[in-house]
Amino acid sequence: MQELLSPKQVAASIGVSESSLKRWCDQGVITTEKTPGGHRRIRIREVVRFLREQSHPLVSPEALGLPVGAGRRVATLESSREALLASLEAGDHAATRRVVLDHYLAGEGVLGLCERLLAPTLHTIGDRWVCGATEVYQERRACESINRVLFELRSYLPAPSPDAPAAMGGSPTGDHYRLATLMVEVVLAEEGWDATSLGSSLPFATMATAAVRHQPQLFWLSVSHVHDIEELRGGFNEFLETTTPTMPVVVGGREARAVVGASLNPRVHIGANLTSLLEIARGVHPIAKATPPRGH
Amino acid sequence: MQELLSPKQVAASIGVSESSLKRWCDQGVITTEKTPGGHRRIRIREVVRFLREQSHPLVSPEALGLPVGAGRRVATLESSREALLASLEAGDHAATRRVVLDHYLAGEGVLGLCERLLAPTLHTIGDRWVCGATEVYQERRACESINRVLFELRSYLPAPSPDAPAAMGGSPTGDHYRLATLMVEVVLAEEGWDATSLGSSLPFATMATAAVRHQPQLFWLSVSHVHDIEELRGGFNEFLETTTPTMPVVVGGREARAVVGASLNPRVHIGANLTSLLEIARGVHPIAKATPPRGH
DNA sequence: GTCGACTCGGGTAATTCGGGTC
DNA sequence: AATGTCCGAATTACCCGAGTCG
Repeated sequence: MQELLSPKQVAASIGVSESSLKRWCDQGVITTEKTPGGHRRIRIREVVRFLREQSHPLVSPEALGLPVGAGRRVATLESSREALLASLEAGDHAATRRVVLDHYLAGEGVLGLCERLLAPTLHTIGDRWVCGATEVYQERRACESINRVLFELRSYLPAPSPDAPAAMGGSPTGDHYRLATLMVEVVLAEEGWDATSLGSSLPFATMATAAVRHQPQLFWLSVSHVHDIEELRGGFNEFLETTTPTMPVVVGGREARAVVGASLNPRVHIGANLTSLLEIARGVHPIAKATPPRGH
Repeated sequence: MQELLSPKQVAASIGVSESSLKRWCDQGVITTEKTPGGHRRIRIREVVRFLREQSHPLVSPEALGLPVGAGRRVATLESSREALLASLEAGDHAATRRVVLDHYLAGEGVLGLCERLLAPTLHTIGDRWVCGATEVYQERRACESINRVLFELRSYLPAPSPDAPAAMGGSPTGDHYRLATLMVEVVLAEEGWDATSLGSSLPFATMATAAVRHQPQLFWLSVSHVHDIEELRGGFNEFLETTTPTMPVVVGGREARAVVGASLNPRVHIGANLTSLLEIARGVHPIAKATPPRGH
């Protein structure tokens, strides 16, 4: 485990000389820590950020604990779906991680990754499961793998600023699909929110309690699977009644419309996908993007 | 908790060599006490102050009650349970991570962490949930947090060697408790196995398919919650019949005995806890410890 | 008092620093 | 303007026999 890297390691991994790296550090392109003796120490997160911003190739990723081969030039997200599907069904987490991180290092955002790569592929696996081409265990294992990658991606995001608006959400009782709400969390975190997923299969009552206690500026609800639509609607309405009337609620997922119905309640929004959810979030509370440290 | 730390503990917890730490102490960058025999003893406050000045990762500024480090003896894992419970219930992931990682960096293994810190604390949360002191969302959020930490811990483990024996497992239909099977996975991985958790709420039929396809040298089954005991036993017996007769199966979790019953099948073992599971795994396939991963 | 684990101090090899030059 | 290479001084990491801790 190595949180801090030496200039030599970083230089080797991105394929430049130590001098260049040191210059970049001194110019502020890469922020560094210093030991008491004045030696530079670089966080992996900083290296990842630099690679993404500069679209710099990564020649020796293993030095950073990144998957071998990561950082190559890659084609479109859509063209990687096939490879991702294969690695997920084979249970090859290393390959899965490589596919995803390739695109991330190439500058793709978490939003794009989720919406155009991860979600469609998971959807395909779901379809193949229904028609018998994929085993249940493969589907579950794929979800574990994606879960792991999403955690890793989040670890590269900067910590939310102290004045970041808070968002919270989860999926209701009977809906055990954790990835949807996790994707929402990470996408909002990328946008600068202090987002917390409460998990899946949550009774509305406890979500309401959480919302009342923490008073988030946004609450999301992810509904992928419905057991009893009447119960769900009832619970949702009670949730709306027991929480702060000014708190906006975004409902997303495959069954979002079924839950919301024809409700005209202005605080309830439908987030058909992550992009529209993000637009709603921006409308609720725009976050000024911190200007990159250097005007370039 | 101990107020005075040894150089070794401090060096490990901040990721520098003991030599550097000692040099910094002698230079006055870090003030120390001395034992009558001349050994250095460092106050927690000093460590925290130093880390804050250096913007060093892995420890946060807030000092009070910081369960940093571990005595090398006695029940320090046990004494951290309270702090962990508090951070989990508050949803403070940073604090949760710190508690766990401090022990890990002080040399505690994943096994000890799971068995003596994580599992007992989660159990406490479960109890408090039953008696109404804890909300469902707090329990779920705590699980998410622990899940995240376990993924992080696993990422620090060396990759399994190519000839590592494979292990596989999961929890059966209706049991949505993912952490138990995840803990098994990470503990086995720490021991050198190529362990893969298939996830939770898996039909026995698909677990059998996975076992037949991948032919692991060990299969584990984690049973924390039972819906229909007859169905479970039936499924388990069918699982035994359809998989390789030589493949050992370890059943663990709160309801392990209920599933196995009075079975005398020699390939079925009861893993009352992670420690006994590990002993069984060692009996099945002892792994020669490779040279310990050099911390560089 | 025994004993294993830890620490001391000092020596040595490997890195890194900053700067100058190509 | 930017990068790569070279250099002496300083810093850090690793090693080991003797002494200390609990």
